[in-house]
Amino acid sequence: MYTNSQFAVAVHMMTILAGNYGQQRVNSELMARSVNTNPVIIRRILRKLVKGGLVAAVPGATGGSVLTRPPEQISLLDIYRIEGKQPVCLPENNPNPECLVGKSFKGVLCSKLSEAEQAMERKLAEVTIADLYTECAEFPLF
Amino acid sequence: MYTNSQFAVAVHMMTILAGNYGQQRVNSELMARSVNTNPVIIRRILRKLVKGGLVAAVPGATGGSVLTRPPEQISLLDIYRIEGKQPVCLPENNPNPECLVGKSFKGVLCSKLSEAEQAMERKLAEVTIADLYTECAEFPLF
DNA sequence: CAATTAGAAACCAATATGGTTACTAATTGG
DNA sequence: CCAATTAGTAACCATATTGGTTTCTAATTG
Repeated sequence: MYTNSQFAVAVHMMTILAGNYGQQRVNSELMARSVNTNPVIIRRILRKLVKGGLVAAVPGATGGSVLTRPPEQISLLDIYRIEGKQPVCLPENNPNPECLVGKSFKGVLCSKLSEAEQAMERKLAEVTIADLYTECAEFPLF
Repeated sequence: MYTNSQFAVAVHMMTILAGNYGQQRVNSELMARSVNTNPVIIRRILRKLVKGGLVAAVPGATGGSVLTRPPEQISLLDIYRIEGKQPVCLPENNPNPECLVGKSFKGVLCSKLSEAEQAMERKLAEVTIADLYTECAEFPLF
């Protein structure tokens, strides 16, 4: 229950919006039912997607959300940049500079880690939410 | 202060052990000074590294820790498998199966994410703690 | 004006993390 | 055997994050 699933929920929301692109607006209540959570949880994430420029949300009756551009032009990386967590963090305490390892460790590790993260991000950039929606619709399990 | 730096600390510890491989044992107090934290924090992580087979810890006077194999044969991935966090988690609540997206979403997203994670892990596998120690020693900042 | 919706604040429970203190058990050296 | 050292461990604390809920406001529609 406390496992930082915000990125996955954001992708789920975006996939639903992809399926409705060019059609009707989708409200937070409908997305909440699909994700199986509370509409407020959805709106919390929605806000960030709006601020990030991926979604436009319209309040009021007949309101709801739509993608700001075609789902073929939105990748998992776009969402990851908004809702993703860095897989690895450096400690807040600085290592001891009097130690041969400590004095340069942070910089050395950081460069290695960013290479690894970039490799992951390149993979995320290859997948669009149009792809995701298509696959979900093609293999609906039953 | 609460940023999940355990992987980074584990790598730091392993890099220190790499610098002492074949020489003396290293105790948790020394590693704590280099990382700039408490020896108990070090020992908590040490336990997992021991259980994971990367480190041997000897109690008692003159005790301390050593690597179980040469630092050239220990990669960041080996440490990541013990102390790393999954960069992305799926939500605990299952999506609504009555929704076209919800019913197959988890499986579809999961396969895309594991490709991305594998790309990151391949990069982590390329770096050994011998590399890290060498770089730290080569560029000690001052 | 009534209904609907996003936005938002306030609060809660569960969890994770870093930190600290204090103990036990094992090992070494005198 | 005894003292010193060290890993292993438990207990506890403060802080932060997360998912969840309730409740409100503001905007929009008809």
